[in-house]
Amino acid sequence: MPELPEVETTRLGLLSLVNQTVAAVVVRNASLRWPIPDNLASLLQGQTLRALTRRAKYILAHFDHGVLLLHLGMSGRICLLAENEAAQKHDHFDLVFEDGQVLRLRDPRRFGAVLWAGEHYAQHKLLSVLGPEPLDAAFTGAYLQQHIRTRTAAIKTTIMDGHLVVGVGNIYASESLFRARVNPATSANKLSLQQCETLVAEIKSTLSDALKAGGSSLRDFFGTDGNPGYFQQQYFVYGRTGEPCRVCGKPILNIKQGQRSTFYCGVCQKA
DNA sequence: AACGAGACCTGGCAGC
DNA sequence: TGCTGCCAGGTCTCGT
Repeated sequence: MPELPEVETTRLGLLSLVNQTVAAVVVRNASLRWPIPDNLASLLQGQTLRALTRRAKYILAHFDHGVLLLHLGMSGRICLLAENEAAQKHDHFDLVFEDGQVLRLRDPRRFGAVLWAGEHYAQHKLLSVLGPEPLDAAFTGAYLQQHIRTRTAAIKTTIMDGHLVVGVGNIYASESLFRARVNPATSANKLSLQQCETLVAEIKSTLSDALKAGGSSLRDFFGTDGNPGYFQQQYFVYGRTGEPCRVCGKPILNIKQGQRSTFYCGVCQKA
């Protein structure tokens, strides 16, 4: 769900809300990663949604007088309902619009967030520290090498650091490193410029392939539930422990890095 | 400055 | 059937 492509898919699925005006705000459980602000209803009522953008894994809802940040955490989903329906157990937050549409946040683990960032949202402490978007032209091999020069940690955990580059989650870190034939345990500062260029290219291609796949699962996404995701079928290594490498046939390995699972091929990813 | 561990939560599943 | 332990797509915060 909330990998970068899913967040972008979610954003695209919400575009019918643009130019709609907030009629009501419903907070059933304010205890997300940070509390949903008490005064959100009074802030948002009567404001019109002017645009929906994305930065890293945040969805930015631009209203007349500022920006609402939405984050899905590990388990969050946003459903767009044609009209108000009975809330289920983990439906914590609704934005009800005057035309009857309802944006509903469902998040069992409550690692997500709903925050008011105001008009100067770019200075918000969660946004101001973020690295470049992975698909931006600013994210190059030279940029990567320059910024990992002093990093001795493993390249896998390093590319998941949002201060360096955003949007590379646990799945795409493993997948991109496989495609680039870089071993996830290699110290970041040991990568050559050539390797940095290859890795950046593979991060970009992995994410854009997944974005295309996310787009194609748009319909499922707002369906009942259990959307298996389409890009999953293209995984080279993620979740494939013990299964044969799609390139060399040797079993995929699974190690822990920074308390997260990493999947890789010990033959294809020697460097 | 950078690293690693801990923290925040619930649900699903394997194994006993 | 029920219990226990482990795992899960994120990322901030803190101690070293």
